[in-house]
Amino acid sequence: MQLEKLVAYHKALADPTRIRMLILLSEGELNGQTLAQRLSVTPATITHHAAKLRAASLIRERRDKNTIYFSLDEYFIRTGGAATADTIYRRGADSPGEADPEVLERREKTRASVLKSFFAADGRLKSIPAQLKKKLIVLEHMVARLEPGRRYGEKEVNDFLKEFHDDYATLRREFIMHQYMFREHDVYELNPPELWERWETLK
Amino acid sequence: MQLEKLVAYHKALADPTRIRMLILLSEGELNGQTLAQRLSVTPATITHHAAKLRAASLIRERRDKNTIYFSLDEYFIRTGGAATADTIYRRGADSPGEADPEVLERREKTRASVLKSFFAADGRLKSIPAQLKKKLIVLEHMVARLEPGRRYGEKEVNDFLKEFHDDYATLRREFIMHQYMFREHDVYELNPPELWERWETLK
DNA sequence: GCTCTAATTAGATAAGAATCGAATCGACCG
DNA sequence: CGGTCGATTCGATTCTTATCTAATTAGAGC
Repeated sequence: MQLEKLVAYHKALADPTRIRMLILLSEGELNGQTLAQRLSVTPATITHHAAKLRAASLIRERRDKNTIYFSLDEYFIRTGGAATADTIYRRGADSPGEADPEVLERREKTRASVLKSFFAADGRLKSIPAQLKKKLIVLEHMVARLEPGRRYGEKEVNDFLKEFHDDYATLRREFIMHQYMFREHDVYELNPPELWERWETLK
Repeated sequence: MQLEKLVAYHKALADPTRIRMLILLSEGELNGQTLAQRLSVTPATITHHAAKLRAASLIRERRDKNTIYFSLDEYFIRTGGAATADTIYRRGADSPGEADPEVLERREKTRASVLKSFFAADGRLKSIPAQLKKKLIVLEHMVARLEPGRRYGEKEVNDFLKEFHDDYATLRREFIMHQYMFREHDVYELNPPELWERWETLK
């Protein structure tokens, strides 16, 4: 259910230690011991918090020999929905004038031109973009036609997608993979925008 | 401190009852008794949650005789930073095609034209817009030049604002009032974008 | 002033969550 | 193999928080 996801997400960010952990990680990956030291807690506590952050897909882990390095999840970094990520990210790696209106304007132009080149006049998708950024623009354009909160059967989703492109199976997979929708017992539903992958906010 | 605000904000949204409360309120104002009944909790519980939501500036209250009507805080509804608001709002009052690229494009055009008409070629502000929407665009444009996380003295803030307009005192007050910055012992700091007042996401 | 209704406060309970120390696991290295 | 180091698990402790019931406050209307 959506409610639980939303709550779980906010719970993950509702603890000062975890937020500080994310802030530290925004400057680069760190292992457990280092995190423990920097945050003045024991390694056990780090494990505890890492589990919660992992459950909310906020961090990733990489193992090198005996050491586990934590880093921000790339989705999380890119997610425009969660302004938190933005805040944290900006505080770490200083981005000079990210919210600049010119940047926004340029961004919007890109968006328009991508839509224009991938969609035909009749609204159908000419092809599925290979490049991630472009693909996300295209997916988000389509997902905007779906109703938040409504539950869709598999056939409904397929029919909806067929209007855009014959390869509806690929599109459906992309929707799930990039977190625009989720499936539960063959019922599909939109995710809250917080979970959408957005390339635009950060770079 | 920023950290605490961020945590408090997420804590407020980290409870299913509170989220459901917000969803109910997105359809219109309700009094305590009604909320209690709809959520199957006692009025005392509603009071408890209302206090938390109020502390996070997520709801407002209006008193009519003996009855207190709760409603979503208009800032909250408009806040682009909190995609949550967006989610909740959309689920309640169905807005047809809000994320439509055309809407975004039009929005960006508005923004550009407001900036063009209120800022002179030398970058100074010609006048402070009276209309809320325009004022927010202008404020956000200026605030983008400040560094997140950095602490500014009062004089620093004044000097910064003087570059835009002689009436720096008004500008400073607007910054605080619209939650772009906060002050603590004469030290000013940027708020996380979540708290910024944004008109753009919803209408 | 009395009574009704809505909201709040206070106090109690119970569930949840953060943290620690100690024990354990797992992989590396000499 | 045995030691070491980093991470995890476990159990105990303490703090927080959601919820209730019962008592109290605050108005409104009679």
